[in-house]
Amino acid sequence: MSELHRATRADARRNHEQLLAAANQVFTEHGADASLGQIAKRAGVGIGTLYRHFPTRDSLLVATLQGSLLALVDYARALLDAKSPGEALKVWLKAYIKHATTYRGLAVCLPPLTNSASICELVKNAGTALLERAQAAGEARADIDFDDVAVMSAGVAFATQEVKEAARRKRVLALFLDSLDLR
Amino acid sequence: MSELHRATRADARRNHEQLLAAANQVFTEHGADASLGQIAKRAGVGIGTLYRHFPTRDSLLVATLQGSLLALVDYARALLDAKSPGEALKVWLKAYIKHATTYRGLAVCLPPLTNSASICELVKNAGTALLERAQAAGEARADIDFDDVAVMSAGVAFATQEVKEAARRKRVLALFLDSLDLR
DNA sequence: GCCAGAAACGGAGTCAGCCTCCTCTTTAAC
DNA sequence: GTTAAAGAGGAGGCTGACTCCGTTTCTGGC
Repeated sequence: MSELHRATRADARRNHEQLLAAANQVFTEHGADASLGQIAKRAGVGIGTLYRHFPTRDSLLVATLQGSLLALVDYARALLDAKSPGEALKVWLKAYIKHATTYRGLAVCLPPLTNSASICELVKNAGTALLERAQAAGEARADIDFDDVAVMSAGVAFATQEVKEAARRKRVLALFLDSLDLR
Repeated sequence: MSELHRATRADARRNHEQLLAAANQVFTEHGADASLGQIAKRAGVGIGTLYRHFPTRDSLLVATLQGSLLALVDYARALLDAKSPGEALKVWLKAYIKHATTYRGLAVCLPPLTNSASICELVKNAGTALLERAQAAGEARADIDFDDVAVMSAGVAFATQEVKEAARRKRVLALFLDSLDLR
């Protein structure tokens, strides 16, 4: 009597891939609130199949972002060796905020998602390490934790996304970074 | 031949009032994305009537917020006489951000609305006056304009609204205010 | 190779909300 | 009282979320 589960079926794996690819395309074209039916269609799959693989929109979103989130974690690890801890944090936060605008409207979905997806825990840990290193070096404001920074970053990503003028976006971002007393 | 338009009908005025009252209730209970059908029902009015009075959700939102927005403008005018321009700006911005959380989810709707509603022009002018006064007194960072502040405020309002811990909300708000170099 | 049944598929169906359109009713003006 | 303009209202069309279940497709065991 085998307690082992069967291996995942080949068609299931294929559909999973196709759904991810289609979701990435459609989210990119139409934003994070794109129609799930359209994603299923693009993947050449029934809507029921989409829901079996990804029970919620958020789970599909997280799955499509998985790769870039891991890249963000790696980036943070690499930056732990940078000369200036303050500068390292600054650079990474810019990437972090940019990531939150991968799809139009993504920033609005992220906050709830941050608490549920386990991958986000990794990102949080990575960011915390960078922040604490900067704080230890006296290159970042000491009276805040990474959750504070994450909340503000979400706000900046959200507020910034609709702003047309690049100069203003830059200034607002700078405003935020300055508030951390970096360097 | 009268070029004059007829006076607004009494039933129309009544329905307008009832819609505003109902909208305020329902938005308060269910957030800024509440069902418009429910608002019409609460007002004892057909859905078509709601749409004649308020062609878009945003127009209804602005209408329900009209009073508090005007109050915000008055508050700013009053604060122009305060001793400390920096402190005045700070106090007003807190009220401004708080206003953006009048209904759950309001912060998400506000940015597009800010550019279309004429009442928001008044608020912007009021805020600009406070900011420039603080800048002239050397009590606020000089390299930004009110739009920058407004964008950041929208971000703070958005990011802050889902945060449970009051202490963190307070810290994030302080982070933002500090970035303006007030006082 | 073939077969049994587990796993997965798919889309019809249900529901909710948005918004429009058109007929019927109410009202102000005379 | 009459009239015509203004307004009311809800049926209906549309889109998208999500479920449910009959049908199809794999795969491991033989």
